[in-house]
Amino acid sequence: MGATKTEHFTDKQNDIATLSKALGHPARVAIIDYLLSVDACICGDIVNELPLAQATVSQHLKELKNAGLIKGSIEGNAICYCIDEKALQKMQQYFAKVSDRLARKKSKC
Amino acid sequence: MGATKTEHFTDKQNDIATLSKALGHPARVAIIDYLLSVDACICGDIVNELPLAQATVSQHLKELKNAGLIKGSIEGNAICYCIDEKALQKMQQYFAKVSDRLARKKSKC
DNA sequence: GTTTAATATTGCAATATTACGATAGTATTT
DNA sequence: AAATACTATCGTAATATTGCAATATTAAAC
Repeated sequence: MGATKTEHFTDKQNDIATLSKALGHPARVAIIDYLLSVDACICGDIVNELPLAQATVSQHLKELKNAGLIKGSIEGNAICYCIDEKALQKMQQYFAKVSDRLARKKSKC
Repeated sequence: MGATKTEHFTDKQNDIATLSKALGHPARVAIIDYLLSVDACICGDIVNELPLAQATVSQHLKELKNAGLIKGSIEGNAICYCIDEKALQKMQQYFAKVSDRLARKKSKC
């Protein structure tokens, strides 16, 4: 074996897992951080910001894009990446709900 | 190669990545969901809740514990698992901050 | 002390991820 | 059209993850 058994879990669980997995690498968290720090959708220079080879960064960007966390649009001979708010809102809402439920729990450990 | 280059990223980035990675599998999201749904720290029966073999569930629990998302305390001949609020609060705060920064961004795509 | 119940660990096979050099593609510039 | 700049993809090696059967561990119950 080795393949994840996604079919046994709910869509919501698979959804949160997919987004979490995409953020499960420091380089990808760093990319999100960088896209947040520049007040614009950035064309190019993400590669220069990260201590990784261009091919590796490209792969990380692809994963973030596949998970729906960022979008890229072609802008001349460069590509303009920016954060997809919807996905991050989904995460925010999930953890807000979790925190809320934790606060209501009577029996703590 | 193949090993993650954690040393090139900030502690905060590695921290969020570690927690995200731990939630990057539907079974582990399901475990968190289940621990939230029962208003108690559960001893046993997590295995029965999941469509996976006991050994596999045990492994997932170990990963959640290593990431600091859950804690387990021995309770007789069973083990009592419960959510570690601190880790989930950290995630909640991170995404709240991200959402806040997104809301302030002037230039959208 | 032996059985029983609940978890953990080990060992292994299948698959996925991470990283990078080399190369290809695409659009601008000259 | 050739050179340049930016990004994606391919190929490959190293490592990590997923899943489970089998086995170990641990503590209660008998």
